[in-house]
Amino acid sequence: MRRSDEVARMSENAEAARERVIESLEQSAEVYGLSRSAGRIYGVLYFADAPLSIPELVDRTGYAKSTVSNVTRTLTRVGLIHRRSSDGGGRRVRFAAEREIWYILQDVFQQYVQRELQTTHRTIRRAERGLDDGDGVEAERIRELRETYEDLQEIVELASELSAAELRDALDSYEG
Amino acid sequence: MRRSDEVARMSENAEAARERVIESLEQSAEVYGLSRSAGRIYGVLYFADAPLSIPELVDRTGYAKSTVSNVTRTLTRVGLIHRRSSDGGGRRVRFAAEREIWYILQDVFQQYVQRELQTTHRTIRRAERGLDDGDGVEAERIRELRETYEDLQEIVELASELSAAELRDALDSYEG
DNA sequence: CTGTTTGTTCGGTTCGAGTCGAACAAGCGA
DNA sequence: TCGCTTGTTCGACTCGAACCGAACAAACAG
Repeated sequence: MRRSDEVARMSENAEAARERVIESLEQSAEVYGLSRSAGRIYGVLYFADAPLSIPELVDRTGYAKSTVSNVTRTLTRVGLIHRRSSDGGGRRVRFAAEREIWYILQDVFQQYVQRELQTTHRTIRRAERGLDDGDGVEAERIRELRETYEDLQEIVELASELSAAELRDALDSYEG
Repeated sequence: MRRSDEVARMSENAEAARERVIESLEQSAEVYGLSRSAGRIYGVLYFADAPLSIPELVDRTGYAKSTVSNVTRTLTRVGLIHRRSSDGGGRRVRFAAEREIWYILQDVFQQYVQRELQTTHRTIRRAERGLDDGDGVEAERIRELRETYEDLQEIVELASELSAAELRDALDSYEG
């Protein structure tokens, strides 16, 4: 029994639709390097009418309190949810989902892909500098690889500065 | 002892550079959802002067024969390496690395991200159709999500038709 | 036909991520 | 002050992916 009785007011259809979408989000989460629990928790927050506390998330997801605590931390770090430092001032924390997914996906990209591209590029350059003149074949191979990574890096960098609409526009209007 | 004596002719610098780059590829592989062994095997093939057979890969990577067999299969399926069906006609198979990484990354994108986007989009649309008129809040949330996914899908679709240079160009020339 | 080499498949092991429950810390209200 | 609730941290467990070795299949050489 995953959902709490608080949300039982909604229609059967809405309930089913919501559950299906949340299951999709669970699966999407895995693609972006997050856990399934992260997908579900984000999904529950995405549909919630108001920010939710950890006990409420425990109630609505069925996960253990510790799991919810850890997952909300990583989701907050990534920026997919926000801590609404509770108005009452008390210890109770509430979380709300970020709905502008595009900017978050950009951030995830920055943190995962771009960071990876950067470190790889650095490593390749260092390796390249350590070569002698006689190392013809290796030098050529490594140079090719470096240039590819420089292209990739520039593409990601440029793309991360645009909104989804702008990016779509840029691609759409290119050469036609 | 990872490298075979066959390649001992190269200089210490080239050897070290090569090893560092291959380690980078190992790490990159994880980002793209592949195993570390896949990264190393691709790296060895990337630097190889000629296509290599499975025993040769076993020799140069230190992995078990079965591991090399499985990894080469998935790398072939993804398109990162090619089977050079041996000229001798015999059973011996040789593998060569695809060096145009860009097109392969596009394919990986197609297979991982775009496929995921498609199924999620389908699920969301199905959920949306199952809603009644009274399901106001859910309908709105799901609509937003669907539109975001449609944007993402179109972006990926457009980007997958361009080469790295074209993509870089398109982004670079947009609005300035 | 027999032995050898190459490649695949299968069962088992290892290792790390995800999850849980319990213990602990920190605040609030009686 | 003493409970009660909330949130975090820790050790243990589970499960799946990666990897290995052995057994098997297939092809060629002699």
